[in-house]
Amino acid sequence: MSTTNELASRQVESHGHRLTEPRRAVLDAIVVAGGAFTVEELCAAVPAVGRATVFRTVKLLQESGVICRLSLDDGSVRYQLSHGGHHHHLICNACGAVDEFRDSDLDALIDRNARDHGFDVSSHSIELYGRCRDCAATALPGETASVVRV
Amino acid sequence: MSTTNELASRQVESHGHRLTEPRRAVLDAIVVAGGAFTVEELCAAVPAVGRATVFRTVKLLQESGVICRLSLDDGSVRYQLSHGGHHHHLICNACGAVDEFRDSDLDALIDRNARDHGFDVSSHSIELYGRCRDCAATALPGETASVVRV
DNA sequence: TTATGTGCAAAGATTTTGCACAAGT
DNA sequence: ACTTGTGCAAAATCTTTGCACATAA
Repeated sequence: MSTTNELASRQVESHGHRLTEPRRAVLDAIVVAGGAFTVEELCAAVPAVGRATVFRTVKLLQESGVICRLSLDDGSVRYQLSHGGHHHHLICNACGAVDEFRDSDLDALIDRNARDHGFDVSSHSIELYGRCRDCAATALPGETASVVRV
Repeated sequence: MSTTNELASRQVESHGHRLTEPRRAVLDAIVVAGGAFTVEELCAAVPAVGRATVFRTVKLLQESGVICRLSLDDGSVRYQLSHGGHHHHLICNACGAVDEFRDSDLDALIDRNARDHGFDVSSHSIELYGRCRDCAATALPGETASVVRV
């Protein structure tokens, strides 16, 4: 935890922001959360820090690349500690767990599609929704992993 | 326009929903909008229809697959007429235009990644952000299309 | 006729802002 | 010191809900 925290702290400072007490507290709460969280949950976890500051800190951390925004299946928004650079998400609809993955072939294919459309891509986001390994294991025997496109 | 509208209407009815006057009005406004829109814009376009009904209709159309939700780069939400089945989006940050594309290789690669992680995918969403063909053409000569990952 | 849908206004939920005060460097 | 950040409470958004009335099939 302290390692993650130090990394994040440095990242905040390198973006020209002060490392204040409230920000440390929010950062700690995020690390403790251990997974995806809402601003609401953060506020509850750090009651000493004002609501507005939590929102401001979340935005700041997002811009510093410390956390990333998750768009859930149902349209709700959550955030999560970013475990590195460019990546995509595997979001479990059952337990809420969020895993990351990266695949340069996938990224290359994305770029090709963009090029084919004369589109100048600056970024992209990919989110997979379904059930994580653990939740899939809990599935009934007959329930084969089927792919239903939306 | 009438064609699009009839298709959508049928789609609404096939989902067991009545085709009411307010719903027709909202549908018309969506077709007239011609691109991505917000609920707010719809409300303004169809002042005769109550705000709540516009929200309810948008949700209904979304569930019927008539329109799809777009998560913009900045986190804001827009909707757009869906031009068919499974597809992905090319969202222009400059003019707001939204194009669609589909690529089965891409989808296959997505599925492979999921499998590699023991993840049971039920759906996925891919959004590319950048500049559309037209806006890219407006770019300054020196500005080569560079790919900056987020 | 009768299940569905609608409008309105109020309630919720979520996020931002203004401003006086506090704190980091 | 002096810039940057914070707390609070109010405001601005955005979305949903309760309920009496209207309407499509």
